[in-house]
Amino acid sequence: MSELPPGTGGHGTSTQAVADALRERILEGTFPPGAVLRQDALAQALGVSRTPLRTALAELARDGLVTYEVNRGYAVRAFDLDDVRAAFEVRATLEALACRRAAERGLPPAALARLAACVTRGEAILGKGRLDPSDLPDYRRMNVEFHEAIIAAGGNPWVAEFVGRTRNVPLASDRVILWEDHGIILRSHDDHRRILRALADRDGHRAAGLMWEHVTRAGEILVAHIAARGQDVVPRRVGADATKGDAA
Amino acid sequence: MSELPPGTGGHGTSTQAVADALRERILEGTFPPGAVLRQDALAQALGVSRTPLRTALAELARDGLVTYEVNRGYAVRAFDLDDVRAAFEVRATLEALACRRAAERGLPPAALARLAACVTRGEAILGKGRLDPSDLPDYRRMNVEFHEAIIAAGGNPWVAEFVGRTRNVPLASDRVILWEDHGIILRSHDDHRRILRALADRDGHRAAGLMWEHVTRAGEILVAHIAARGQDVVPRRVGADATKGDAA
DNA sequence: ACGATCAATTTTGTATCCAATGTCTGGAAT
DNA sequence: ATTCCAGACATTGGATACAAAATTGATCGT
Repeated sequence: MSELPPGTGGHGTSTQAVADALRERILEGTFPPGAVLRQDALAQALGVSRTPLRTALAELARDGLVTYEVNRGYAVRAFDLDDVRAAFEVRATLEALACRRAAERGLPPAALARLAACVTRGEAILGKGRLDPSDLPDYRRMNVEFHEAIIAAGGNPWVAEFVGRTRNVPLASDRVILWEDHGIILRSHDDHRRILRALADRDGHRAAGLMWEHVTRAGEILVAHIAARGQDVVPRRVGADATKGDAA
Repeated sequence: MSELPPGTGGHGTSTQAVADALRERILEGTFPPGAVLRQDALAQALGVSRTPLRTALAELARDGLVTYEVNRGYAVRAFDLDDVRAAFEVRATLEALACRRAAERGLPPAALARLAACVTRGEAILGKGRLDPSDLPDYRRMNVEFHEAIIAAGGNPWVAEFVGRTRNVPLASDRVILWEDHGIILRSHDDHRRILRALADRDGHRAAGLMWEHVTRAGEILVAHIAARGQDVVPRRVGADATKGDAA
């Protein structure tokens, strides 16, 4: 079916393009959980040979998006609500850690300015009193940037990598809309504001606590949302923006 | 140079065997940090084709043990002391989390018995008043089992995986000997004893605190050890046991 | 009729081969 | 003498072809 877009990824190597395309499709839900990935068929569908496909599959297997059994091939991994809960637990813990460390070392002015800009951007979007659907991609970008900037400021590369991995869980992906209730999103944005202040004050304890609560609550809401819709619901894709792959 | 042992890995597929062999050699220090890994030469040395080697290299790259640049190949990643410090920081945080959760849910009797057995084994080894070098592999196995059992009891698969990853950092690997001072090891074992008690008492706060301190201190000692010997020191390999790969 | 065994087909894993890209060396021009 | 460019070499990335393993189906036996 769907061919591989011509200049996909732009990473130069087609292995990366294939990996990105597959990641996309899995996160998007095109490949349902448990689906076996036939190498020959997939390679033909993507317009490449089996060699890069195989490498890409190995990469996704390491990412935990697909499972692998020798001589039995690859299959899309199925995630359940417990996996999502666990992912958010780890994420809350690690982001809180990053927050604490960032606050303790003190953020460079440039980083503070970046965070402040994020908050301002969010204010502009939310100021309308309602979150316009067309603003949603922008808001999500801002949100991701805010979190990534803090993680980067935390200075622990492992945190960045592991948090990035938890974002690759299909159901827990950032691309899921859960911001329908304006009250929730307002509170979330207020969290950002307070986190920024705690960081500026170099109050590690407070910053960590706020971030932990912030992420934990987001997870709770997401889990409730998924549970309400039924287990087999697949997240809808929203924007056309690609995830930034490796967190800086 | 060194051929691939005949039935290596036993995983059936030679890709896994190659991956394990390379991982081993990198952690062992045979391939110094920064060394470029020529595919053709390596494949010939290991007695396999370039195809499985490339797959294995891709896997190691996702593991973070080697770096990769398109059209420029793979190279052994260089870790510095900051990486080790960061790894232990994450590990302490995550293992503390696992400890808290394990204590809160309450461990099944079987798990408690396993942990108690570990403590008893340690007592037997340490009872001699000195750590016999011949007992060291046993002690290390016990230590690994103790930590892994708790992580498993924590019930968060992500924690298990991420902690396992931090163990793949060459300098921070478990295989490094740092238990030369008997006082240190005695204290470490006492930590185990107290952690077990806190778990049995379902005191999550205490268990987490103990574990955090336990791991953090181990990291400090290791870092000091490495720093004292100079940056370019490569960890010596100790036993002949393979790391258990994926943590349960 | 049900089960087991065997064979054929499908699918994965590996090796070899070709193309594309990066690097290095040598020379020429400034 | 130094720097820049060009061509050859080496190394990586991808594709095709081949072998081994597994799953499926059918057939034979009980």
